[in-house]
Amino acid sequence: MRRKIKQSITLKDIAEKTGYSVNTVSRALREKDDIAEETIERIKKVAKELGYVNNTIASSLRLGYTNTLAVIIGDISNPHFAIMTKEIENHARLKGYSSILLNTNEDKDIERQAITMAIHKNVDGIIICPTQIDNENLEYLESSNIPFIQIGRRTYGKEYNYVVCDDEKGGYIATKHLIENGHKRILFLNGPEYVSSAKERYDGYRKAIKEAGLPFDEALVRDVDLGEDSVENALEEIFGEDLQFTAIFAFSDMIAWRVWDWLDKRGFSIPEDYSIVGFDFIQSRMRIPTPLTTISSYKMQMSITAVDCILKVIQDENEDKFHKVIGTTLVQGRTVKKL
Amino acid sequence: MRRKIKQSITLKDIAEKTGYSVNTVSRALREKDDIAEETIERIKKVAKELGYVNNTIASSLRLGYTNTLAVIIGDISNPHFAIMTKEIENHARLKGYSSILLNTNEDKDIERQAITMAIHKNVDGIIICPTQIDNENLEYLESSNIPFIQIGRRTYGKEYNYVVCDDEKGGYIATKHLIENGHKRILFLNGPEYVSSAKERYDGYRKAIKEAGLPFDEALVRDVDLGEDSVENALEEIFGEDLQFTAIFAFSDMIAWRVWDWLDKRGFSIPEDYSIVGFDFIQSRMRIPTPLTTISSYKMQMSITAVDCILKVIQDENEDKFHKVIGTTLVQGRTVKKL
DNA sequence: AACGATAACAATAACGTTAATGTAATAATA
DNA sequence: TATTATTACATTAACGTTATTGTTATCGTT
Repeated sequence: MRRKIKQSITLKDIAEKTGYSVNTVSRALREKDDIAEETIERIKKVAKELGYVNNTIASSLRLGYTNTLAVIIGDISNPHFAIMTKEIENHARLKGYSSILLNTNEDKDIERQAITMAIHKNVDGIIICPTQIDNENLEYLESSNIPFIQIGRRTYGKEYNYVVCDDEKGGYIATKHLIENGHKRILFLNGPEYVSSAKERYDGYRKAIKEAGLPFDEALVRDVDLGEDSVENALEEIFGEDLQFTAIFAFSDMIAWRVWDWLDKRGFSIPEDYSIVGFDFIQSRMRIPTPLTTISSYKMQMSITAVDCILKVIQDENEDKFHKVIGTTLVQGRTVKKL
Repeated sequence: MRRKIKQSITLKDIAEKTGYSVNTVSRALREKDDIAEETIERIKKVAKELGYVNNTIASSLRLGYTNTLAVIIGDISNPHFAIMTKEIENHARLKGYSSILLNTNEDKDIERQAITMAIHKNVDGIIICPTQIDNENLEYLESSNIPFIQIGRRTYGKEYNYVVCDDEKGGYIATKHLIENGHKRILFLNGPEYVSSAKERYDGYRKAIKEAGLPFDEALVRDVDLGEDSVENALEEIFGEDLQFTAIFAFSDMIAWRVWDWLDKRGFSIPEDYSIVGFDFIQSRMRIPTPLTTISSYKMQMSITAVDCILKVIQDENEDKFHKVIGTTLVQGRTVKKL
């Protein structure tokens, strides 16, 4: 037996108690203007006494919207997503929206399920950090006609709405910072190429290398899967190859930490033996000792922008495209050594 | 103008297309048994062709439940909560429930708002880590008749359902570990006393001190607010007092890291100058170098248990009380030095 | 006094679904 | 053959809300 919600107090109850019609009660509680002041007060008083709460399910059915957003991300246990999700939830709540959280584990099928769930739940809008194996899921989402905006990653081809950080610049300044510290051979442990942020950071990396007049060595660029522990495998492989490098630029802080941890376990010191630069600045909310040098994406600004944009699309039937790029900046930690 | 959800395809559309009644379509899609096999297949085929998705809003209104849980926690950007939330969302989704996320920022008023929102949204159940300044909000929640379970913290007095970790044991083994390493004066940076986990860990701390025959010094026990940066203030105060101690036991890893960071900035080394033990094992999902010695609460198990319990209450009208205590264990990092 | 305008409310229908009944045709039973 | 049971549907009502339309009574205007 499934327990039904005990529907506490309805408009009908208030109507019966006050002698007004259900409609009048409804309008009174929402302070519509063809209801007498006196009546409004009387009805509100009774509503309060009875402890009436509006049933948003019924309301949503009638009105056609739910005041709910879905937040579809890779993994909430990754601080990068956690911080953004927090800001999204906070900002959305202040605007009267609640947030349904859906993790994809960076898996395309789970992402599909998540989108389906969001559609089923009739959310008014979706903020999604797509897994981006391809555009199939976003096309499916588009076909549902629910407004959505990408955060942190973007598709090319079809230019769906997005809010991203300036990944290319991030890749560029990270690499440049290492170069300025005398590093000439920089291992780039990048995310998978089909993720836009990985592609863009790669562009930035190459740009900095080229600008400095350094030779570009493709062997120094490696992809690691997100959401798997392929970092360690990649490192095993790399260190088996006797590849020369003095610094490592990692796609994310999560990866950078794993690299650091792995090197640490092999007896290497950071930054004495290798310099490391990460990306995301996930320690912004965690006062971690021995901080990582990293690229900060302004997660709060990205999140707020994403919420504002999606609400604009929802509320204004605004057909504009939102393509926002938020800046990135270098945050110096202690993991880069001057050569 | 607010954009209405474009209600795509309804049962009515399928009914018109197939010539059956809306009810028959509804029953066919749910494979009820007084519908002919043939009819079921025909209707399903058309439903698929038209891209029908069940409108859970209408369904919820009729059925009286929403297949939705609310997760009310302090701060999703704290990895401790993030990990639990992820497991909750994952497990709930597998059981057909989606999760609404609500942060309280450890603030009683925001928590009240969050509860109100959950009630408004007609969630079927609530998993909450209460701020616990007092029981007011939980009493309010109780009055709504929505099933709920506490996670990580618990009230005394009224024994509402809860899933917690064994905080007393955690406090005990943390302290004991330090004592076994030769520490005799251990600063305990605890959470606020009104939080059950803080109280219990304190009990454990005292028990270990007493058992070891060490003198108990109340001056070594300090409270810090959660969600504020009172850690640094507390440290300023403590170090102004010339209090003697060789180790610090922190209420949480987040606090422990801040302590570590603070000490680091003053030129102290860990564990050479001070040993530190934290609580929560938030690095379980993050391969952070120089790991903290900490107490692991089994977050995954707690989360799954919480979901299972709340679903039992929801689905079985089970009137049993759920009072679950999940074990804790020591995780050795590198922040404790043998004296 | 006759008329329209306005104020304040009521009645109705609708959102899309599903449970509870109702019904017609066929099959099974006495 | 008359009666009952069964099959496969259709009809109706309901969940609680809200927009639309209706209905009075009162008021002001000419």
